[in-house]
Amino acid sequence: MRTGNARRPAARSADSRRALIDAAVDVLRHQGFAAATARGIAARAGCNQGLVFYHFGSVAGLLLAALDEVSGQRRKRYEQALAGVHGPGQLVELAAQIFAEDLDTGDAKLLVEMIAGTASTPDLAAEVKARMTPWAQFAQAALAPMLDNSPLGAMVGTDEAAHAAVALYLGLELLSHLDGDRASALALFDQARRLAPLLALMAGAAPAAAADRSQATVEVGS
Amino acid sequence: MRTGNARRPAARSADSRRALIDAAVDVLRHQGFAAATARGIAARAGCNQGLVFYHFGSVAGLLLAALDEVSGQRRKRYEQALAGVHGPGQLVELAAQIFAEDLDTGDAKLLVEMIAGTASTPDLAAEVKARMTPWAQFAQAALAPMLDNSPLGAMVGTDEAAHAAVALYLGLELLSHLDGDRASALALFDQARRLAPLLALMAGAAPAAAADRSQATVEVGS
DNA sequence: GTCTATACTTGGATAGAC
DNA sequence: GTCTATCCAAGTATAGAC
Repeated sequence: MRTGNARRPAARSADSRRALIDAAVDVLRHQGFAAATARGIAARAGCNQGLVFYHFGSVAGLLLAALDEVSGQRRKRYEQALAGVHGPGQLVELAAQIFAEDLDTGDAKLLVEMIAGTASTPDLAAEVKARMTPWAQFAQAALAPMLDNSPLGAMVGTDEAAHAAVALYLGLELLSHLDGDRASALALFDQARRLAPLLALMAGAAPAAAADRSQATVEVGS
Repeated sequence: MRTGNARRPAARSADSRRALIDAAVDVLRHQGFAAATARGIAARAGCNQGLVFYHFGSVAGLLLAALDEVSGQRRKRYEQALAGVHGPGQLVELAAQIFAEDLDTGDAKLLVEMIAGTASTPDLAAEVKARMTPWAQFAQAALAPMLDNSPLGAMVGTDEAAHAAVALYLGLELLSHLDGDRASALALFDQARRLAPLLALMAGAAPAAAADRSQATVEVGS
């Protein structure tokens, strides 16, 4: 019935293109790259399989669109959150929160699956690689204030630290999903919380050192 | 020809079971999990596709056999190498060497692909997970001497440090293959080399501290 | 133990009606 | 823009000859 008009613009699937992207995100998160097929995704989107090729040209095209979708959302949120961070303590806090979120949503897993998938679909490699550089830049932006003009920064380069941070993040995601175990990774962030005051010291009397004092439970003496 | 006998035991393919395992290792390393099919692997092994099911029951069974193959080899070599390690400096040196080797052979990539593949083949999850615990134990054994009875160990737990080490290793592998770039990861190990003397200090006058002195280029003063 | 042959399923991709 | 129908390639798995 509705308006009596036979045409139902956006009746069941408002926008099949969007539905396909959402479904692809879902499948990559929960079934992984190897299960991300045109038929499977279309079925989850509630639309026809041919639309994958109409809208995206290929399955790979759809998968990249799905990656863009979640990467864009995340990066925006991350950068906003980073703006309010001062000092290692708050940075660790932010990292722990973000990691827990990504574990729940599976967004980081999607990225891991896409990276792993490039091995079997070489066309994807360049595209996925290009989509990684913003994350490296984000990690650099997050770590640079802690390292610049500090004795710590004299020992570890920002590039290297950022690269390690991204790698650690992906590796933790990989292990957490395999174990079905958030605890191991979260315990690591707890460790980092306890280390943050020490890092703040090594960062050379950072302005926000006082703010971290509430967590300063480190005893150097043994 | 030969002996005149018509039967040629082990004429072309000495042992097809072995050939299949080797081929599976190869495919996982270079084409990834999604491309690891019975037909593809058998073709590379130079034998028939049906033998996959005869010998291993399923593709997953063959893949696990391949994982066992490389994991067993690696763990043996790692443990031998670890026996000769004293102090953080030598440990970093060993880690760098091992990582470079795994990057060349692709053995760590095989592990990453299998972990990522569990998402699309749930049967694999438990099996792959079981095959990860030896690595966590190895990392613990490697790190424990550096942490026990030291101020450093008072701050970071062995379990957490080992978990982080394994995760970092897998993540670096993931990024290195994506970028086709060994340099970023190797630069990280160079950083670790420069930090090793500092860690040796924090580990509380380790016996091998003197051996690390040749690399002690750290300047704490800025 | 190895091969051929085959049954059956699933996946990528396109053509054409609506 | 969406669907049906279809083609063809590739996948798992099994049966049976040798």
